[in-house]
This record gives sequence, C-alpha cells and structure tokens, in this order.
Amino acid sequence: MASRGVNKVILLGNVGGDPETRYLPNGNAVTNITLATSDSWKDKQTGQVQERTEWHRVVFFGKLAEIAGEYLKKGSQVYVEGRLQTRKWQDQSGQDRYTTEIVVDMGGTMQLLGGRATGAHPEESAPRQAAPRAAASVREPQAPSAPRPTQPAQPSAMPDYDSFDDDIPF
Amino acid sequence: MASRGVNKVILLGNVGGDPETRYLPNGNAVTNITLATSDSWKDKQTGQVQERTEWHRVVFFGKLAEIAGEYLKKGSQVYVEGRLQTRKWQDQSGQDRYTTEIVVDMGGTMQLLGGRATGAHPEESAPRQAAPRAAASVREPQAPSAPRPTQPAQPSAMPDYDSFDDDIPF
Amino acid sequence: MASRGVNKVILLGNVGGDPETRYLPNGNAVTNITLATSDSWKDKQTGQVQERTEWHRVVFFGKLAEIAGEYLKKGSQVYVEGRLQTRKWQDQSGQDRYTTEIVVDMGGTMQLLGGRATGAHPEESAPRQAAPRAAASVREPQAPSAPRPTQPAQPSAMPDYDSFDDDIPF
Amino acid sequence: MASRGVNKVILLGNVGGDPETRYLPNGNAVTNITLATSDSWKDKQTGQVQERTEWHRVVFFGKLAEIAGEYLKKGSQVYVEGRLQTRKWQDQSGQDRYTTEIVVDMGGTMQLLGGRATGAHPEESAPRQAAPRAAASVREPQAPSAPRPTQPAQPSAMPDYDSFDDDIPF
DNA sequence: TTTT
DNA sequence: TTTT
Repeated sequence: MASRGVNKVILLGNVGGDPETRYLPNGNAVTNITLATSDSWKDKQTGQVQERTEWHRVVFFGKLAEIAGEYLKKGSQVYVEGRLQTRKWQDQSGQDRYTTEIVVDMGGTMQLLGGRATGAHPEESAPRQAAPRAAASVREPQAPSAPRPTQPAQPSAMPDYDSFDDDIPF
Repeated sequence: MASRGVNKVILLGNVGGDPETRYLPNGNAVTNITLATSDSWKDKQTGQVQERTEWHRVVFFGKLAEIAGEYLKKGSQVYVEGRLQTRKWQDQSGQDRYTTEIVVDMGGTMQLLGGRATGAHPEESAPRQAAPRAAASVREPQAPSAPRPTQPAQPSAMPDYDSFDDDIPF
Repeated sequence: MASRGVNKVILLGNVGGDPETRYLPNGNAVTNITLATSDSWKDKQTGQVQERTEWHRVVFFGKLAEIAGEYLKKGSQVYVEGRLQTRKWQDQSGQDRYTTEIVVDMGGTMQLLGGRATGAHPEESAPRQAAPRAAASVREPQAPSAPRPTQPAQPSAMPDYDSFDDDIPF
Repeated sequence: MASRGVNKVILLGNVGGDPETRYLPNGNAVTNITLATSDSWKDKQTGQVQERTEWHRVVFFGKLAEIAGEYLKKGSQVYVEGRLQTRKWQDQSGQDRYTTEIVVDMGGTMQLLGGRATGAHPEESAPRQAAPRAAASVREPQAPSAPRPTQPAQPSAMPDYDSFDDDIPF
C-alpha cells in the first residue's frame, strides 16, 4: 500500500528469439524473452567504431504476457518499461545463484515497434499494426481516473502553428 | 483500450509554493503545484558557472492529488512521474492560449523526498517519513497481477554479499 | 558545473510534418518537429474506446539537429529523450506568451524507429536502417570514459542460454 | 559512433553500505554501492500490506565514481540514472557466472537527495547540501552545445501566474 | 515561487 | 500535422 523508491527500466531493442509463454497454476500467463540493446561509440585511442550489444532477460506477466507471446517474434523491435528484479535460485550443485530480470507487469508497458520481425512462424504473423493496439490495452487500468477529455472541444489539440509561428521569436 | 506511443516525464525538484487542491463535481481531487528543476554548467567561453531553473506546472489527479495536497509544502523536494498534456483555453480577449502541464494520475508516481519543506502549516506537518509511504499507495492498483512473492522464501532478498563477494572478480 | 534536479522527457511517437532546420549565427543547426503520442483507453461509463493524441514541440540542437533534419520525415516513428523548457515570447500585441518544448541536445537522444515515413523527398530517402546508426552518433561524447570492454573476451556477450537455461528454475 | 537501442535504468533508493572506491591502472575511479528500492502493496487475498525491497548493484565510473565515493554513505538517499550491464565471470570452480549491474558513467546521472545518511564516518560527513552540487558536475560535458540562455532576459522564467491564473478555465 |  |  505504500512505496518508497523508484525502480524503473526502459529498454528499446530487438527480441533475441521467439517468446516463450507458460501458465501459472492460477491461469496467469508468463512470457520470457531476451532483448538486445546495442550501442556503439568511437574508441578514443584507435578511432575505430566499437559496437556492443547488451542482452537482457525480460519477463512479462498477466495480460502483457499474453500479448507479448502472441505478437513478439525473433527480431521484433520493441519498447519495454519495467522494473529490475533479482531472483535467487539453486543450481544443480545446490549453490545459490542470482538472475536479474526486467519484470514487465501492469506497472509497466510494452510497445511493439515497426521492426521487421523474422518470425519463426511468419505464416501466422499478424499484421504488425495490430500489435501495438493490442499491446497497449494493458495500460488501461492504470489511468481510470485520468482527466480524459470527453467534451466535444479537444483541450489538447495542436495550436494553430501556421499563424502562430509568426509570433515566435526564435 | 490501446495505446500507441510513449509520453513520459520524470522530474525531481522543489515545490515553488504550497499546493492548491480543489475538487471536481464528482468528488475527485485535483492538486496543482509548480516545480523547479535546476541545472548548471560551466560556460565554454567565460568559464563561469551558469545556473538555470526551469519551472514546471504539475497537476495531480485522484488519490495522488489528495496526498500531494496534504504532504507537499513550499520547498518540498519531490520526484514526480507523469505525462505531458497541453490544454487550450481562452484569455480575456478571447484569444486561444495553450498551457503545457505534467499530469500525474494513476499512471504516474509521486515520491516525497527528504527536502526540508517550509510548510505554511508546520505545526500540522506530518513526520516526513510518513509521506513517502502514503504517497506511494496510489501505485498499488497498478500492479495487482504482479508476481509478488508471497512464499516464505524471498526470492529477491538481499544477496548475502559478504560471502558472495568473494566470488566476484571485480 | 553542478546540477540539482532531474528534468527528463521520454517520447515515442510519430512526426507530424517534415522537420524544419535552420542555422544559428554560429553555424549550429536547430531542427523543429511536432511529435504525436497517442494513447487510448476504455471509457468506464460507456465502455467505448477513447483515443487521444497529444502533440509535442520538439527542438533538436547541434549534431542531433542535423541528423533529425536529414532523416526524419512526416510520419516517421521516433524515440526521443530530452528535457522540458518553457520559452517566453511576445505576441503581436506585445503580450507575454509561453511555449513549452522538449529540448533534445547532447544530453538527450533520438532514435529513428521502423516507421514507414511518408517522406516529402522519398527518392532521396536513405535506407531506413542507416538512420538509427547515424542518429545515435551524437551520444558518443556522453560515454568517453565508459568502461567499454576492449579486451578480447566480451564480458557482456550473450550468455549461452541454451545450456544455461537448464539451470534456471523458472 | 552510432547506437541502436535504449538501455536506461532509473533508481531512487537508499545506499546499503559505505561506497567502495578503487582505481583502475589508468587512474580512473570506480565506485561500487548497493542500492535498495522498496515498494509495498496490499495483498489482494489477505488485505495485508506487503513490502518488498529490491537490491541493486550500482557501479560508478570516472568523475561520478569520485563524487559517489566521497559523498555517499550507508543510508544515503540517492537518485541514479544508468544502464544495465551483465558481466560474465568465473567462480572458484571455473563455472561461468553472471552479474548484472547498473553502470553509471558520463552517460548517466547521480543526485544525492535529502536522506539522513547513517554515515560510517559521520564525523567526516560533509554538509549534505554540498553533495548535490558536486555530484551534478559530471553532467556538464553532456550539454556543451546546449542552447543555454546567455541573454540578459531569461526565456524560461516562470509565467506570472498570479495574474495569469485568472484566465485559466480549469 | 523552489532549491543549493 | 502523425499513427493505428
């Protein structure tokens, strides 16, 4: 009922393989993916461009797990917002091991982007524009009390920049 | 039921004045504050340190509006996560005007930090550590299906770094 | 040389029109775009899906301004990270007016995504995969001292999940 | 020189112990801390408030490592922005192990907040207000080309809300 | 109008 | 003025 602290992860990258979905005893879906984020930079010494790919373990829960399992494919470009969580587990020899994952549940978000996924099952791949709509649906419960405009007038419409820009002293 | 896009603002700064809370016809609270974020940098030409304060209009809705109205004071240091929204309105002469605000509702967060608020009503000021707990409570509905551990074993408990670190080849 | 506060905006959306680039007296580029972020939700009363588009004014400076001016087109899907800034200006009647923008400079980022831009000059449109590489180049100066691996072994290479997963007690 | 992807972590929490700083052969500082972020929620079944603390390994590099080593103490409340990185290493038995850390270097940020640190060395603890100024200094190189106002007039000054608010049709 |  |  309370919280102290912020634990937020924002990733935008490509999915490393087809997602794996399983179901908990209570029927809730859990989907695992690996996600690659790449960045590159010029080496100060050599002047060579260096590239580095970081791999992340992402776990979706609930409604987002279903959506991720259905729409994400190997190669999909995706935006993800979640939180860090480190799980403790025991390996075969009984030793404690730790795995850090990005948990994406109702407090998070997933947005499928325009990436050309190399689907394992391309024949059944949905039209990509379907995914983002579906994907976002889980955010709905997050803003029930939001001040959404229902009036005919749209308070947040764009200013009339054509006439307006003349006034802007850039 | 769907979403396409990300619209997120993260601010950490100081409140410019006591919050103003009002109530909508439906009983929901709305609280307005102004928030200052400062940054400084060394001028490349002069070598002088420059400072700049940016002021933001933040609007809380719902439960967070109540918490903000109760715990924030002039001077409070606060972390806020919300979304950008530009409202259109008419000034006295009937001209269209636009105001951009950071909306913080159930999809957002507020964390009161350790700042020494100069409360308008210091006598009634709650112990400051109470605020963050209360403040965060509104996030609860965001993670109802989250994979919270309810097992006796805490998967995410602090690793035993003392023994653990020995293995880490820093 | 110092900073107190956080002022961060993260947007992922579609560009509303071809970017407009101009040059400051010192030769630095400045590029303006408008960016739409959409979200939708189900109305609690009516059960109807509501949609809302928020428009943002984004201003790129420096190297990112050049990249944005070259690669962004009307319709481009783009990820942007910047900071909020409100400018004061005077309209024709001499009245003070304020415009809030998202400033994206060296402290920010831009990532062109997979969107199918409807370029004004499609014939000269670069292969879309070229853009993200170029776009990110401005981040280079941000991490010169970063602990990038230059050793033959890549510490952060993809774990061998195939063999590795066997140990993970999901 | 380029980048494709976003890898960003934002944490706000309390430091688990005094920071440990060491120096690389090239003289650069590296500082390690553990950081706790807590959140709590009401259990749907029991109605009981549950609390959970997540621990993170944070590694600072360069100038920020020096600042972190000097100003952070056990218990310090701190805001951190960095990126995820998983290191591979071998334990005593030669087995591959992985550790995920939040790397905070020039592309990141650190802000010491108002927390009452329980310093291991309270006698030598600097006045807390000194830290944030120092801490932020490392961000300077990130925005050298930023459009900072050098004009006498401050473009980003606060609107005169007193007279202004009357016009706002809330 | 905040804060350092 | 975008996008689905």
